[in-house]
Amino acid sequence: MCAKKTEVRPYHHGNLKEELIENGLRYIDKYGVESLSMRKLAEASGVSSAAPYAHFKNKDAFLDAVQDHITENLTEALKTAYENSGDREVLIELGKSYVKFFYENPLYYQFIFARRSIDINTFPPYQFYCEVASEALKKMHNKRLNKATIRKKNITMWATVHGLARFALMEGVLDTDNLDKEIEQLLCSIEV
Amino acid sequence: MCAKKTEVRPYHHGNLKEELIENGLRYIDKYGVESLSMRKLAEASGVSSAAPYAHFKNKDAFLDAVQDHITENLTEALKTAYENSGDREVLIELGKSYVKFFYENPLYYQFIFARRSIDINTFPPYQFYCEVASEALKKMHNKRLNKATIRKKNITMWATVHGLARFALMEGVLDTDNLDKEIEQLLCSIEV
DNA sequence: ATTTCAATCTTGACAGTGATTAGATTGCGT
DNA sequence: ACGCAATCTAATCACTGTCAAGATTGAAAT
Repeated sequence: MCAKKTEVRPYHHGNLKEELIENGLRYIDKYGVESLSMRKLAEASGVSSAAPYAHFKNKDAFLDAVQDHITENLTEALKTAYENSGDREVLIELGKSYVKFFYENPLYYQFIFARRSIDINTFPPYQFYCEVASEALKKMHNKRLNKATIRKKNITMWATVHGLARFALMEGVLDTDNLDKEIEQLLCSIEV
Repeated sequence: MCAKKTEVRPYHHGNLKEELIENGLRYIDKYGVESLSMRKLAEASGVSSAAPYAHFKNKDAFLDAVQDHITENLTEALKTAYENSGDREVLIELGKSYVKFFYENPLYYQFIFARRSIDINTFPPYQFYCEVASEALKKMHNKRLNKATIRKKNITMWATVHGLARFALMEGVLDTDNLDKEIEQLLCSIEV
């Protein structure tokens, strides 16, 4: 794992915190979180096993940092999908983007949603989705929807998308060769 | 954890395998799987730390056994919901049952779906759901649905239910005081 | 009733883990 | 140039999964 034994590192690493997080991301993406250890990450950065604890209170805090990076990337992907959605159904584009993100990094999904229950109210991807969805719904129905209805539609839509993401990770459920079309068709059947 | 230190246990426990699984279930339900250790379970049964390995190849195999018990209980709950559904929408009743099962045992959800990706084709709850759903759909549409359509509806419905189950575990998303009605309303909006 | 055997359990060990402590090193602001 | 605070190392602790060697036992076979 990028062990640079030849070149002698100075006493202070200089960029340890960020390197740990990046290596952590890579490790989780490859092998999953269950076999990740602080010691291995420290060694990979050519640093003693206690060094990471100068930057993170404990393993859990470190994993929080890694998780933050992942959710940032996901939010980024959703925003890109939003901007590129053009005149197509924006909610479906967001859904496709969400599913694809985890299909391409299945172990991220396991990692994020296996940890302590997420507080959805401060979960950026969901916040962003709700903003977009609420707007789209109002436009679509000429602003004749009350808040309760919007809330319900948002919840249902997001629940479906999230469930489809899980299905995308399983073998033999979705047609992953044509994931885009598949998600599109499946989401259309529940569209508002 | 039911430590009976007073009474001296005979050399052979007599029921170790089952007791380990039961205690494992209770432990996961209370504290989650991450802090479960084979040694603690062994001690709880008043047995040496290596004893469990006479019954399970390793910790993972043990957790497989625990997981099997949970999925059995879930399938049981779904079947009960099916039988008691009467003339109500059977799919909605199954959905409610699924969500409630995990709402009442949130750590089971974390445990089951955080482990290695489930093979859905041999996942009894999903199999049972698909049987019931396919029947219901055929009845509802006078057998004028082709297989592809049924497949898509099953997937979407199940994905939504699964996603709602996750939401039920989070605070402040669903109205958990009236979970039954909430799920009913949410599922109705996507019904076939 | 005795023998035998496979299942079960104990003891003791190993390597790997998260985490803490005390002390070494060093960059940086004053 | 000095000194402090951030960062690192070395050493250690309790705990974990797991294994090998041997002890104990119930039950089947003789």
